[in-house]
Amino acid sequence: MGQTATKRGADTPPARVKISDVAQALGMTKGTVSRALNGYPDIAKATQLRVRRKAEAMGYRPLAQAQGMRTGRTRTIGLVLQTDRPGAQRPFLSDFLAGISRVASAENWTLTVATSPGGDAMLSTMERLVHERKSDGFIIPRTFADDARMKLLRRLDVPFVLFGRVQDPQGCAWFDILGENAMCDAVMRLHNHGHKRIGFIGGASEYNFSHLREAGFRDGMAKAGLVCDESLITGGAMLRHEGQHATEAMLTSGNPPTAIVFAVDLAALGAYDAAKNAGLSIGRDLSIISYDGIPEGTWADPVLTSFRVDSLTAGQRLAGLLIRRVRGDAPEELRETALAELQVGGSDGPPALTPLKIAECVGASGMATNI
Amino acid sequence: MGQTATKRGADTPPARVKISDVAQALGMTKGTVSRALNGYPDIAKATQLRVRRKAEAMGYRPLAQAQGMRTGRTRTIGLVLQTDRPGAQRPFLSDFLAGISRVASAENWTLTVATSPGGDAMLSTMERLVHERKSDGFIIPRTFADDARMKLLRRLDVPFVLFGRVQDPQGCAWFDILGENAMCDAVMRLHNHGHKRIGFIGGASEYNFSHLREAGFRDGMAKAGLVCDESLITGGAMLRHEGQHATEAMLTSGNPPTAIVFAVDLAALGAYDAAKNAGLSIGRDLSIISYDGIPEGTWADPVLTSFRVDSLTAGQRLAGLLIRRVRGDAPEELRETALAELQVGGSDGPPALTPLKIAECVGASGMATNI
DNA sequence: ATTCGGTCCGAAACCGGTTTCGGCAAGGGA
DNA sequence: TCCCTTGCCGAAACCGGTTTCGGACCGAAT
Repeated sequence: MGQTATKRGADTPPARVKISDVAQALGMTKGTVSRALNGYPDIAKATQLRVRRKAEAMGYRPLAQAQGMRTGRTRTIGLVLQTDRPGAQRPFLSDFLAGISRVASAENWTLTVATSPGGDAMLSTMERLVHERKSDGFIIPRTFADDARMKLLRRLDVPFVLFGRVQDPQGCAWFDILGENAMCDAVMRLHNHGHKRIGFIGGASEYNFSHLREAGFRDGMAKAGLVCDESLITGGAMLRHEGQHATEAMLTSGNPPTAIVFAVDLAALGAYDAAKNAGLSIGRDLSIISYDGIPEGTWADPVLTSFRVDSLTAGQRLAGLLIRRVRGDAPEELRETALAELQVGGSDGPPALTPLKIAECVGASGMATNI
Repeated sequence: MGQTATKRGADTPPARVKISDVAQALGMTKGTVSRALNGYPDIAKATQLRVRRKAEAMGYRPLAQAQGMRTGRTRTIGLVLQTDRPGAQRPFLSDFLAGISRVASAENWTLTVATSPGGDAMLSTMERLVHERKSDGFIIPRTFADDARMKLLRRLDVPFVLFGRVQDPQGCAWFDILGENAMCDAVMRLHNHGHKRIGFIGGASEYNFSHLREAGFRDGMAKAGLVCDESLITGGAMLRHEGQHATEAMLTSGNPPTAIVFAVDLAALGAYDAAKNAGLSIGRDLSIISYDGIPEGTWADPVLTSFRVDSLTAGQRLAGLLIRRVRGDAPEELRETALAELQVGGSDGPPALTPLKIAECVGASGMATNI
């Protein structure tokens, strides 16, 4: 009875098996075992197989930090969350983390999370993580059109994957959901309902997705053969009250739309407040389609029609891409996209009123008019 | 000019300064520097100071993974999130992580996050993390009355801190918010409003907080000099529809309460649905006070009166406690609590109806009655 | 028979710290 | 004066892996 494990008292921790144990069991040196496991070409095929089997059988798992001493890498994904922007990834965070950590642990990687306010503080946080080797590469969520994090990592030559695209994509790997397609589909859907006068309320312009979604909206209008009234295209609405104000501005413009496409759910919920104040009913008098699929939308009355992003698979794909990136794949090969999925609610439908009627209604409600 | 740093091409990364560099600059060996920095008693006070200063000046920061080789610890907090329970820590997660990571980075620690479904999968995830030395200790969120994670870590002799208490607190460090006090205060507040018949809808019994909050409710009733009608005390409501059903059951019981205290906001929101179906107005016909302070409560109409837990400081305190625990402090010394803060909304007020009137109202609404 | 080039593996250095051990010098007591 | 502490630090082993270097062994060509 070869006592492979050291004596196990009542509840001694399982005594880690190290590479020298495997080597000894096979009658060779740890160097050879290491090279075999890492697929070096100067190890005979037969030996490699023998080593792999034995290591597997003995339950050998290399210690990431020990490997890291030599290699500099520890199989760790870094994620720095920005905490000073309210309502950012809040509702999806849990799913997102679950997605990342699922594929990470499948590949024997782990996830280290840090948080930071934006700006330079975030950059120095990231620098600290790479400097202390607590992260082999980063997932960058919520990309800005011109993203300082990306520039930093590019300069430091640290691998990264963007969640979202950027203006200058050179040397970048990314995963993104095609929000522009969703916006386009939203317009088509409203057009099929019979709407002709459709507005757009977009997100903050520093985010790259804002430009893409607006472009998608314009594309949809063109495809539907509708004209874009520039006064019905605004942006900068990320929060509920911002959405409300933007909606009110559009309603009191004298020639209001019968439907509005929102780039962000949170802003779309503000339209409910605006509609309530104006005495309009969402889904009949004013149609709304939005994007994100936050849970609050499901609880709104009527339920918000929205394009849902799947944060869990987003996390999974991003983690997979980053791991491949760290292993050396070219960034150009690591670009994936997915589509948002329409969740039909009750916030859109055929127009019950003409723009003129809506304007009257708004005026009657006592809401200040802009004419 | 002593070229301390290696030549820096256009953008060579800053070239980490290691302990041997410091030693060389001081004309001593790295062993001495190490002992000086770690406060060994066999180093002269003057030397220790000199070393500290030099290390600081040179910007030396030890590499956690290298230290870990010898010490087994890498200054890493582990956090495993359960993903199969919907609506668990969802809205607070971001703040919670921010709190943890804030004090972690202040102490030069980092946070590794993993996710897992519950049960054995979670336990083996945690075991893997300690086995691979990716975590020196854990923060255990959402404690169960009888918590398997706690038992595992206790057995493995791995440090941990509970967010919440447990039935058998032996050898446990924890931070918790006194939900029982909040429940008691809620009853007192309703009593001051003039309510006499008050119900309680609690959480799932596997969570430890459920028992505490129910006890707090009973305590409040006793302090207010009110009698507890056992038929008005139920539990198991963690989600919106569960809260709705529990509320409906109470309303159709024949002798309904004029106010209900909820242990969980999500469940309390279900009472809005139930009230709507029963033709009752929340805040007048039926008063509600709850606990958690989720953002959805703020958007409900009327705004939900709730005791808000501050997840950010919870995260901070937990991280602080865990670090002290890993450093060797006794668990009995590491027990802190805080109070939830009442956020007054419009969901509670003086009773407008008697229980009888409410019963009539419910009957008239066509809601199935239980008598 | 020698030389030569490949194949395959052992030996040892190395990564950046920590910790043990032992020795030198100063100080104190006999 | 000598010995024995005590204080302080250098030297080297050690943690668990990776990687470089060189040598043994083999078959084939000269």
